Amino acid sequence: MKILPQDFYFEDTTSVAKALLGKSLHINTTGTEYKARIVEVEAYLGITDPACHTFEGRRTPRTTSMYLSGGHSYVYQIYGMYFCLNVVTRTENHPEAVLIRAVEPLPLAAKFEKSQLVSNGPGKLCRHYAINKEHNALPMWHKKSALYISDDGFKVSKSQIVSRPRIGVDYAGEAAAWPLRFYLADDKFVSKK
DNA sequence: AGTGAGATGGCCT
DNA sequence: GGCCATCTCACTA
Repeated sequence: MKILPQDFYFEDTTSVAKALLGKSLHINTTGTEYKARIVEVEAYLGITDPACHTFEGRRTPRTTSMYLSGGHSYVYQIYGMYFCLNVVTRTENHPEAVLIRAVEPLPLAAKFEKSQLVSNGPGKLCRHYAINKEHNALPMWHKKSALYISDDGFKVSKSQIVSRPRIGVDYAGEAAAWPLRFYLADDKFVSKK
C-alpha cells in the first residue's frame, strides 16, 4: 500500500486518468475509513476543452480548486442534489482534472449485487461515501486527508482499458465525441451507458 | 430496451 | 433566467 505522491498527478491528464484505473481510493468522511477500487474515469482537458468547467480559462468560485497544483480534490455540486469527485492534474494554474465516475468497494461485499448499485456513477459514488463540498481542495497525496489514493499492487494491462466518449457533455460540440472516458473492460461496476 | 420528464438548487451570464 | 460532468421512475411497445 503506497500513497500516490503528488507528482503522480503532474503528468498529462489523459495519462493520469488511465493510470488511476485500478488504484485504491481511501475515503474517511465519516470517521470510518473505506477503500474502493477506481474502475471508471473521465479526463477534462482544461482551457482547450469545451466540456471542461475551465474552458477558455474561466475562473469562478466553483472552479477555483482546479487551478491548484495536481493532486488536490475538486468536488462540485451538480443538478442541485449530487456531487462529483475529481482529482486535479498537472501543475498550478493548469486547470485540468480527472472525474472519478465509478469505484468498486473493497473488500468486495458479500452482497455483491447491492454494492454494485451504490458506486457505479459519479453522483451515487459521492452520495454513498458522503463526499460533499467540504471535501473540495483537499491534498489527496496526504494520508491524513479524508480522501487519498494509493497503489496496492493491483495490475491493469493496457488491453483492459476501454476508451469511449464522455457522458453528459453533449453541449460541448465536437468535444463530446472525444474518447476521454476510460474504464476497465467487463467491470461490473462501470456506470451504464 | 428505449425514451422522457421531474427532482432540486447553486452557479454563471 | 437558464443551464447543468446525474439519477430515478414512469411510460411505451
